Amino acid sequence: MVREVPEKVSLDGLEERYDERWTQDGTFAFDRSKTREQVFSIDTPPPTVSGSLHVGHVFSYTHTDVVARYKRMRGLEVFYPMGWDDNGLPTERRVQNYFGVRCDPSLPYTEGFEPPHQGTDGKNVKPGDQVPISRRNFIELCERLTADDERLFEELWRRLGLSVDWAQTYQTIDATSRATAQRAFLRNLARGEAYQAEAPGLWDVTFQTAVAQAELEARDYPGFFHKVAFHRPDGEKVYIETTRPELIPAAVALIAHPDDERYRHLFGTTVTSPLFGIEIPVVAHTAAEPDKGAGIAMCCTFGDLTDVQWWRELQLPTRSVVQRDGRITAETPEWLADSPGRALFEESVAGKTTFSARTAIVDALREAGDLDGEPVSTQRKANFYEKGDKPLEIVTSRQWYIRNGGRDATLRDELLARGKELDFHPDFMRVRYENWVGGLNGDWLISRQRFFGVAIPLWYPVLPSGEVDHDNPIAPSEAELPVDPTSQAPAGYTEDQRGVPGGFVGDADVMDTWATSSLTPQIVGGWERDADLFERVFPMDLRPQGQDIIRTWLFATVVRAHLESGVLPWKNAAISGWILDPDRKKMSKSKGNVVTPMDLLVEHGSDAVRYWAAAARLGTDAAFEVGQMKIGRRLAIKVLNASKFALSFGGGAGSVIELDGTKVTQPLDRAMLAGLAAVVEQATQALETYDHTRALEVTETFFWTFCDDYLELVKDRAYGAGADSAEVSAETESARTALAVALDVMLRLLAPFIPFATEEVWSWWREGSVHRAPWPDPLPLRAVAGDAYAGDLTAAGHALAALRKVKSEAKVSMRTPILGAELAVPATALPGVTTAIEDVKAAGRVTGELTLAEAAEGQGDAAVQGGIVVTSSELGEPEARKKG
RNA sequence: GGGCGAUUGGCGCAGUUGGUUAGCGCGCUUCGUUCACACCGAAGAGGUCACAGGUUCGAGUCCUGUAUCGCCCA
Repeated sequence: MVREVPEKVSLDGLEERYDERWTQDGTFAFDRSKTREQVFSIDTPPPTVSGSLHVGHVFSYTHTDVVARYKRMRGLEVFYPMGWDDNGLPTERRVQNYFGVRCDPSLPYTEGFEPPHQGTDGKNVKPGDQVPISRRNFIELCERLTADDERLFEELWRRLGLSVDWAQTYQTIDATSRATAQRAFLRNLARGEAYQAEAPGLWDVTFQTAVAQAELEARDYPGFFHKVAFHRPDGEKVYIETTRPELIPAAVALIAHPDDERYRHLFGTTVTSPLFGIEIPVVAHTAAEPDKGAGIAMCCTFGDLTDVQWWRELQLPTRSVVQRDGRITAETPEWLADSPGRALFEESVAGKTTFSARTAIVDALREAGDLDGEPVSTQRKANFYEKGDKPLEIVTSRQWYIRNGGRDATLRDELLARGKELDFHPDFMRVRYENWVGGLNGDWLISRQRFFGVAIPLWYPVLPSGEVDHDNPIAPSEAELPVDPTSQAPAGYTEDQRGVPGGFVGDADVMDTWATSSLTPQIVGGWERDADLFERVFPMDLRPQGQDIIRTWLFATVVRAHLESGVLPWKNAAISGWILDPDRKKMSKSKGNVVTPMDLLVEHGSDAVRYWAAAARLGTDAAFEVGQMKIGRRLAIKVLNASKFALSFGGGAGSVIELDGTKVTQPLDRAMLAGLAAVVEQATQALETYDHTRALEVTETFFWTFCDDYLELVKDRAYGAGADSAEVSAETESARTALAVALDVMLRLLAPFIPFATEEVWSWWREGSVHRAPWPDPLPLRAVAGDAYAGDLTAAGHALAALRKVKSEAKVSMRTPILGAELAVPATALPGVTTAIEDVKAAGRVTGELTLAEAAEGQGDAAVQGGIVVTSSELGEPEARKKG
């Protein structure tokens, strides 16, 4: 039954209208009565709320939504939640500036705290003016602030048409997430997978926190090679080249490659350091690079990660001089007590930044004659925290770690096996996982010396001596979670015992944000909170994400699920590519080439933007192409117009359309449906293998051919020339039914890609939402098509094109009648053109005879109208223009 | 330095296990049109598939090497 076909169709306003309707009807609400086999669960990436969404988000989230809508139409109950990542540094900074506060975990919680500011117009509040507050208060303010961001984000996602169940949302800092992260940590601890160690680690002096391997970024950093002499007992000089001469007081060995002939005679001997006269051994290690610098290196504690490796493997002593603030220690180290360089150290080095210390030491070296030549500038690679702008130092501290295979071959092999078990889309993305896991050089450091985040849920006893007993941490019971050890006392203690002998201290650190977000499947799935839900959705079906966080988010999630449940967290990982600007550069804020997504959706329409996104394959970088969006918009409008047309033949609103295949009797109509059946098969197969691009392409191509050829061919027959609505011929009925059947199928095929236009058309004549309609089945189409050959429609289309060409070349209107014509048709196309001859004549406005002959060998060009050639034709008078 | 991906008409992309004259869209040229669609329709021009070798009856497709670009890891 056709209810309503608008006089003038439009895409405008569809986004708001259908978002509202879908919400009202609960179209995407998750039905938790379904069993695991009936559910398709998606572990959505939670966007960082303190950042802003950009075009890349729109791009990749569309890929996921296409899958969600497809799976839903396949009859699966889709579990598609949305999360907000508000845990971590970006939010911490925003809260500081917005409210004018600063987190001090040593402070107690203040009930009903009101911050000094409510937004500071983007101006930073000076650290001195920030009001220090407890971590719990700080987290509360974060939750207050991010609520606004979440509203904006949700608005954008709704406009884009993400078929998320908005009743299922989470925040990575909410109580559930905190409890989940802490529970998982306590389980790791109980099983021995989490441990603490006092060890040298990468340290960001700006943020004052330890940094994990996964957060590193190697960047070029300018420096100078200094050629510095160490001294053998006989006075011979051994030159090394270093970019960090300020670490000479921390030197513990000189190291060369065991095969290096130049230094072989030195192994086993000692040298003394310049200026400080500390005696150190010369030893061999394969990590020394003979062709780098002098080929012999100074090992200090610690200049870089190779130093750490040497120190560990060669059991070298520890002589650290760099402190957590990035300055050289102010106290004179004991090994320099009797050093000739003691005065130099105390006067010019102690307490200085590494930069000033370097200047002082270089001057002294030059004066002492131990600097050969002048420093030579160089670009070296240095490790940076991805959010920092100073090279990382290596300092020794007590930190918590979770085992991830970085120091344990058995676990590494298990995790590599998990990688093989996971279906990556595209498959080659697996190597990124394998390279990363294979290249790990330590366990996962999860302690962060930050304030805003999920607390490490532990306390430590304070011994009668006043020392903290880190070896016997006090853990909360799982029922108490989430806890904040800096503002809550452990069971059996009271708050006044904090920090006093016989009492306790809380661990002041928080966990790495990945330690929480690696648990998103558990957080959304109700792990240990809602067992009924958990067993219906976990392990999940799909993790969509970007290629840049395979080493972090994807890997960490695999680690957690493996350790906790002994399973892979999901079956499939769909990896989206980057968005590049038209100059093939990665779009980024700093380059100023970012387009605001909301503006984009408003300007082009959501279906258009989705089309652009869906036209790019997974794992492939895509250009930001406005042209591509215009094509999408054109498709969406065409869907509206063609649908309106196809539904108009029966008489428009109020007419009844039966999707009764037995009424499709004409060969051309059945040929069209045969072609459509093949399209359904191809699109289905493509979507099953996460190839949404191909599904879109085959569907779109068919749709345009449908409009340009089929619709034109059957137009007259569908109108039912001459017959009134009461007596409709079988031929007319066949065309009308075929049009409706095809429309019904094509709308469903296109629904995942352009959900708004398809839903609009669906509303004109079908019941419910197209997004809950079953995915098309090729079998009934095949049954209707019978033995019809899809190529017959192609052949008829080519014949029509040949007739159009005559008019086009004569530069006359397409409505010009052809009084008579003769076509030479290749033998393969002859049956198709013959059966459809009446439709061809009508569409081509052939008023007289249209005779067909078999084309001779070599006649015609297959690339032009399928090889059909008009051998003779006579054009009539162009139809007179209607008088206006 | 190692790894992964890319290189096809001016631009953006397809090209499935090697099989005839390499497709699509945008743009371009010419023409048409108000009875689905000007956010339109029709017809047309435009490519030695980055380069060099090799395998094969046959290579855009497979192998080797080179170049350029992007990303990841040292």
